[in-house]
Amino acid sequence: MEYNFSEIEQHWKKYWTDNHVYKVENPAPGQTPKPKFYVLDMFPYPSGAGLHVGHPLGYIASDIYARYKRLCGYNVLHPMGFDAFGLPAEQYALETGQHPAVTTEKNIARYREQLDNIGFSYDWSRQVRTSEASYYKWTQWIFLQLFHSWYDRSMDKARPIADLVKIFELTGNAGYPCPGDDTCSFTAEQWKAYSEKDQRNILMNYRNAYQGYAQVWWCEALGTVLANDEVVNGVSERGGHPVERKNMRQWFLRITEFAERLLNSLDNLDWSEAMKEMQRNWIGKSNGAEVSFKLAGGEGEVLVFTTRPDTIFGVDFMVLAPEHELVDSITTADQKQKVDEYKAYVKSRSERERMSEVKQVTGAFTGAYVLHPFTGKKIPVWISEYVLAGYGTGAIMAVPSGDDRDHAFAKHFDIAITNVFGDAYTGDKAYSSKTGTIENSDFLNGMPVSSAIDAAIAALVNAGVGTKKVNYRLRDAGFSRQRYWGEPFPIVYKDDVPYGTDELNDATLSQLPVELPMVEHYKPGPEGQGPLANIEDWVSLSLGEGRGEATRETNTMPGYAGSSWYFLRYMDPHNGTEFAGRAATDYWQQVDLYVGGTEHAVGHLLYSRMWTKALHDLGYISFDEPFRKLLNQGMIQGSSRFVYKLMNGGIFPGDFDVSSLPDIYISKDIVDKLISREPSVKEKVEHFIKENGGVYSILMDWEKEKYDGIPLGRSRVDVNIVNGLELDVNAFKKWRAENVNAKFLCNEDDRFVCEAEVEKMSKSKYNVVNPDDIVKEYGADTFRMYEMFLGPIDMSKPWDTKGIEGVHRFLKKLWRLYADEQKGWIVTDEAATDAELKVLHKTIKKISEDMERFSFNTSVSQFMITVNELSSLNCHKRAILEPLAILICPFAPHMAEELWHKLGHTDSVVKAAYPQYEEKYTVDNTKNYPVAINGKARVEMEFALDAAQADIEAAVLANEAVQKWMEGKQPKKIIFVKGKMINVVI
RNA sequence: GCGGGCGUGGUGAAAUUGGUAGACACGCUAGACUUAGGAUCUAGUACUUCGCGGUAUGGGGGUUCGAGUCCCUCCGCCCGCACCA
Repeated sequence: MEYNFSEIEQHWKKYWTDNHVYKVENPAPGQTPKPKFYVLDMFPYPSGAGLHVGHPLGYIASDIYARYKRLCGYNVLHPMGFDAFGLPAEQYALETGQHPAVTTEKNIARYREQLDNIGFSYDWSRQVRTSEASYYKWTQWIFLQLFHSWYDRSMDKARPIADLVKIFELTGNAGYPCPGDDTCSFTAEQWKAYSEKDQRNILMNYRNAYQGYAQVWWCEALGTVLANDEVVNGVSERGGHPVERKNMRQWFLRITEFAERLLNSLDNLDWSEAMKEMQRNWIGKSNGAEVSFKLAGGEGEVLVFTTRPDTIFGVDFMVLAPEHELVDSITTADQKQKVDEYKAYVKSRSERERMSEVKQVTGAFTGAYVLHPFTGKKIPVWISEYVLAGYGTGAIMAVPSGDDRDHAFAKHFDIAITNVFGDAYTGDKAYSSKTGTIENSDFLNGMPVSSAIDAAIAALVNAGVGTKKVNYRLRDAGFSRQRYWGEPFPIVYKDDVPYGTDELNDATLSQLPVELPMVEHYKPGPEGQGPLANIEDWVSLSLGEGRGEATRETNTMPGYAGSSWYFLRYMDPHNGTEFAGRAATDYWQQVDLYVGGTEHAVGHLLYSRMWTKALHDLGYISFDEPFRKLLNQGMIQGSSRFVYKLMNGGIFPGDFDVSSLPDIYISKDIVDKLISREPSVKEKVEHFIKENGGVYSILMDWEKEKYDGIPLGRSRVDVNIVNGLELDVNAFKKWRAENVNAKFLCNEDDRFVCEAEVEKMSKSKYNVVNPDDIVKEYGADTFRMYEMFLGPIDMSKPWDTKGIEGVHRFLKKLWRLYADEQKGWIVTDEAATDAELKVLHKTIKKISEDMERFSFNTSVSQFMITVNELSSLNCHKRAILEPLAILICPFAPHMAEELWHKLGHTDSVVKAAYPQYEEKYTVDNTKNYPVAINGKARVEMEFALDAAQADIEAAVLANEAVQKWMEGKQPKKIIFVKGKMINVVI
């Protein structure tokens, strides 16, 4: 009875599906529920390329953990779905005319097939797809909740906009500053006197989902707005057309109002420090002051934000962002040309360029001056691209003695530097440390930085020219896309004022979802609008008798809309009246374990945190953080293979017909010897070339050539036709038509060796390994265990198919504990010995511990050790092998199920109970102590664990080997750590 | 430039709390069984040395009876980013 994995896996796959083994039930009303556990994977975007072996890494880890928790008695929610809206499907549609719904469906089917091959325990009846109307209905509904709410800073929570209207009617907006317009101020009477349109314009500046203006990349030639990704080197990726910045009305989520809360509640999350740090940096809280500098000889002021108000006496110039609104009005006539030229130059530069050329100092002088608030000194105003319009006030006070970039700028443009740090500033480098005292600064002289900051702010406030200010890097999230394949907004415009469809009081029009209409083509609408703008009879609607006309919003929502709340839908996926029933969300609560890559560190993970907080504040769910524990899996990199080929170019007389020469490939190990100029190899190569009709003289002069003078080329070869490093020569000949007549110079063992290099796994690098192929050859159980065995789950590591043999051998060896090739089933009911029980219970202990710390690679090692030990004990006893089958189930579910049924059970092993270890079998009575002399381990001595220290010390000193190392000296000290080691210090 | 992470055999790695560095595998080398081996089994495999031993966790320094692990410093690699005032 052999381990026939493909038969076993086919059989149980069908059994699990037919019997709905992985179906998860919500507790019935009134029922005392089992404890719950929610294990979630970041759902994939179903791309056309399908899965490669790197994708399932996290899915396998989460599946193992979910199965483990299930065996431990939890009701485990472990769902999967698809993030199905997105740009690639639309681009594909533009090229081929196929509807994104069709290609998406096709891709999902392919993904599903691949996932099913690996034996995941997903409850597919809970599958969600973000592009389905029954799902995006609720994405639209949540958008409306954000639209109809605002952030109450005093209560620190989102509240319905109706509450705000009541406040305005009673007291105006005093005490409720407007986040979208800080100059906005009105009384209750004024509010009531405003027109509906004016009122709604004011409310828009409070809403959590609001309209504003933002710059987008506009491509005139394509007639469309482009994503950052689609702009490469300042031109469009498609077609290479010029692009420019264009201001457009857009939807935003007011995530900045949640900034402080998003920052603070990170402390309570079980996420890696790296992940939390990334979010903290993205939110980017900084404390400082806003300072106003009056323009010299004119009206107006320049407002700056600074974290170092203590250095205010060191200000030597001001810098505005080139896009700053004041630039045009303050620039003097004689500087206008230079400023305009500089602005044009900045406009031509992409974000990437501006980032990668940090060291380059550029800028222009506006000709304008401001006055120092304390000294009245005239300070010149410059513009430069290193100041960003989007951060702070878009202007800085430059202190070259204390800031590196300001210092470089001053040196470059020859601006005199005021030193406010005394001897700490040397003149050739800014002193940016926050230690030391402030000098040359009037009333701040001699103060350490922190008190100088407070004193400076106090003085600024006192003089009425500054305020203490907290600034965040975080910007509101753009929520509009001028695209087709996304959720339509449940928004209509009346008289250019946006209304939620639920405000229309119309049985039909108020109904969600606003379905994505079919379109004939995916070309953009007029003036940068999305394709939906082309469908006139969809866009315009009549509101009925006497209520006029309206038009629909033609933007769609961005990719992260659907993924911001999908974890809630899994809890109650078929609910037709709510996004998820309260009973369901109260039961399942937060995701207990969320597994996914770090690429979502600041996008998806921040947005879904905000949505969860908003839904919580508005009373829809009872928790305000979505993901309690986050586990980031590392990337599986590709291991590319390269072959060396003799190049036939450039060395021949002009009339030589190069195409008559054979294609000669040379094994990597021979190439190495060639490069190190081994004479025997030179002969061998020349001989081979001659024999195959080549011209060997090309190698004759190598003594004069450098390494790169050897005419060798390196080209990629598909990793799937290489076994380890050995090229399958016949497969290579078939791989590409031009390879048919290739000649191979192999090594002494008649092997052709390739070179390997670790790179990102991608089609263009020919290093993609498809999980289907691995599963076919070794089985899903081997594949699952091997992915875990590769290393710690959170580390990046290269894929190497060769190593899978070891894990496959292990599973076969495990199988042989239960079944013999000749004798068949060999499990006996004999009582287990103490030695066997010890192996079992130590294994249970180790695996359980590893599981809790997600150390799956060491679990696999432990299983290997266990099987090795049981094999040498010749153990075929049910008392040992039955619990072992349960232990292995999370890792190798198919084999576990087969063994479980062969052991006589009729129900699935999934429903078994996880074995518990007994302490008495896991503790040893004695310990082989390493005995060290001066910290160097010299001998091993065995002692009972409960032996008295004095007895042990005496025995150690009496030991012959110890005495030899002590060389007759007296011990100064003996360190004894119970259960660990003994160290004799002499 | 800023932020985060990582450096251990030929390779993937282990060492969970400062306590025998290299578990478990891959690969490699022998051997057994076999018609055969991409099956199975046995032994060996960090470097160095005939051996006793010595040397090794990117380099240098420190704390400690004891450091892969803690501290300082330098070097290298990877990832993220919005030059963040």
